[in-house]
Amino acid sequence: MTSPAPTRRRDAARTRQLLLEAARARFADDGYAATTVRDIADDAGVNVALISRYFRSKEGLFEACLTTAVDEMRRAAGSATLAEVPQRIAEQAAGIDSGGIPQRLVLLLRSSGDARADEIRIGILRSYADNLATLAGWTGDDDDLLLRAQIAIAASLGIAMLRSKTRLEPLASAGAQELVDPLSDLISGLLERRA
Amino acid sequence: MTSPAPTRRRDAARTRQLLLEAARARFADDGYAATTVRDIADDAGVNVALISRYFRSKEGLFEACLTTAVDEMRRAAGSATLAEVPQRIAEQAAGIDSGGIPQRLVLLLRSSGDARADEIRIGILRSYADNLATLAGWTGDDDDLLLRAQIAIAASLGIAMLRSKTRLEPLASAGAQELVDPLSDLISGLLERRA
DNA sequence: CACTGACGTCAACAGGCGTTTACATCCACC
DNA sequence: GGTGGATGTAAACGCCTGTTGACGTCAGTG
Repeated sequence: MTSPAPTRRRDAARTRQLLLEAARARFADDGYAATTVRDIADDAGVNVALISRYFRSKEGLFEACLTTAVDEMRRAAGSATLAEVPQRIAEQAAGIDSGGIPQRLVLLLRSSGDARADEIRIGILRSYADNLATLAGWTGDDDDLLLRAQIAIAASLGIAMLRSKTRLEPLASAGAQELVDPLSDLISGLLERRA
Repeated sequence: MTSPAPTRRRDAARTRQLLLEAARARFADDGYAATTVRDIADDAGVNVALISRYFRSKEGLFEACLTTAVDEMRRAAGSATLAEVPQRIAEQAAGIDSGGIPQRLVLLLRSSGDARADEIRIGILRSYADNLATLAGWTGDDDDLLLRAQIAIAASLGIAMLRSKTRLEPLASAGAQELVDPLSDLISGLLERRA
């Protein structure tokens, strides 16, 4: 049993990961500007200076949070049929994975003022909307359908935002179970072409 | 011609108003934490110290922005039928009043960390959702319908947010005209009871 | 075992923040 | 027409921010 190093006292990769997780939570909950590097370092249980060492700057750390969140979202996306979409959105918005997934969604709406972060953000949004529009039968020449898909994405983000930032009941405490039916009606009302 | 004072060199009410408008724009665009009192004062063309004088603090100024925005929204609300709701939402989200209305919507999602501001925010959200649910036939005993109304509100806020914070086309540039049809389908899909 | 590079700590810095204080200036009223 | 309160100004304060540099300390290698 020469396991490589389950918990080394000094482990750069682990420290990086701890910082990333703490930062994602803080950025998603409080926003970029309201979050201090000392908050993040304390949450992660590491020294403040290591943020600059591993991520160059606070902005670099935010960008790293955004790109890893986007990567994970892309990986988790997979293909689906239009009928399955509401279930997916409900799961993500409800945060069936405790704490992880809705954080990524809310993070998408957080702005650091950095231009590159904005590009990352808008890139994933566009790709999600294009995907959804394609599932609804979009062939690239129907701007109205794309608009409708983007509205559906906006609705999902709005739900995630409201759930994480307010205690508006029953929305704030609704589980994926209770969200999927309304979301199905929302999506189908928005995207199913009536002949 | 002893007109009272069209433009006095010193006018507390006018200064207060200038500060409120500048602050609302900044808070909505950049968020509470990222906005500095010097930014606001410069935009308004007044001295920084006057913020403390007229609003006690930056937080007091934010709260004042929120309450006046809420007042204006309540005044503009009026009664409507369920069929008219999409048009109203489309106008607000599109910002038919250039710059004014969507600012108020986005402001609702901005957080200052102040508890009282949170209460104001959630109060107006709840009242909007209750209103919408009532229009859809809510009698107070159907939590699912209220949930659906809250989802509709969340969707509206998500659209306003995405429009003001990203350049996701065609959504970002869509006018009220182009938004009203999709919104009608969204609302009716979500709220119209199928027997 | 000594050494070297990676990893972590500490303290300080320069700048920006919100706020306050002391002081000018204006305007309405007696 | 002076006087006092209202309005605006300027500078400074103390605090907190992100970042950095110099300094310990650990772990793997020869």
